[in-house]
Amino acid sequence: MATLGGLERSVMSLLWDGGESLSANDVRDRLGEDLAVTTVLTVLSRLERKDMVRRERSTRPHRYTAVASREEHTVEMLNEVLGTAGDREAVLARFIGGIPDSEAAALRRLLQK
Amino acid sequence: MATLGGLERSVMSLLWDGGESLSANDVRDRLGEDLAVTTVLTVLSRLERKDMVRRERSTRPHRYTAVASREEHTVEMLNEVLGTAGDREAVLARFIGGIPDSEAAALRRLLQK
DNA sequence: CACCATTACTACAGCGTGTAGAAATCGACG
DNA sequence: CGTCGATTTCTACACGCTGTAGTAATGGTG
Repeated sequence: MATLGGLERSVMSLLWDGGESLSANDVRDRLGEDLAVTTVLTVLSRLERKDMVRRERSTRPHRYTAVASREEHTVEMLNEVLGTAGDREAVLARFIGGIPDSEAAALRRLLQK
Repeated sequence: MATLGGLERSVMSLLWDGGESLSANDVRDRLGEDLAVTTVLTVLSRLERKDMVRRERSTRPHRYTAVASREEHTVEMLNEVLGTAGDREAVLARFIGGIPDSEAAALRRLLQK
């Protein structure tokens, strides 16, 4: 269900890559785009509502962190997509048919264990 | 790119499951929801614009077919999601860590060959 | 308590989707 | 060939989501 808009996605990227918690001002500064802080705050609130972001309210500039890592989130998306799949195995078969050999090898390794 | 709304998705489901081409009236009849044909036509046109549906214009009730099978489409979605992943292999690792054993086995088989 | 930084609330435009009426079109039948 | 009914196109509008920000409230610090 978590369809993000462009700005929302940019903000999530910062939180994911930055590693740690950021204030609204931090976020605004790191986005190159010269936005009002209120804009960033709005976006952060919406991301909080979508459970993508957790907010530390006890500090004065509130600090925001991503609820899940980028990889965790991506896996969630994958599962969401697969949930609509009908025949999961058919999809996976087709999927691995199209991935580069290096990744196929990596998968084989991961599955062997 | 292909984010579908609820009705759009229902229509695609019909086209996918029905197997063959349907007219707008066919679609309207199969949706339980008592919609105007024009509504269905609008949705079909939008799906055509999104390249989800092909339309046979030469017959009088135009006939509509899904451009890709449900599985093909799902694979496209998967790749789209993976495209935003950052570290694809990390995501895949996490992903296969969470799938049921039966599917893991199936994957192993598929990768072996 | 007053002031500045921060946050909350409110607003609005633009776009996608669901929904459908009115107008145009097309083929068949007389 | 003209008419009529079915089909398609065009136009419209409401609603929700996103980007964007102003204004009002709030909270700590001197």
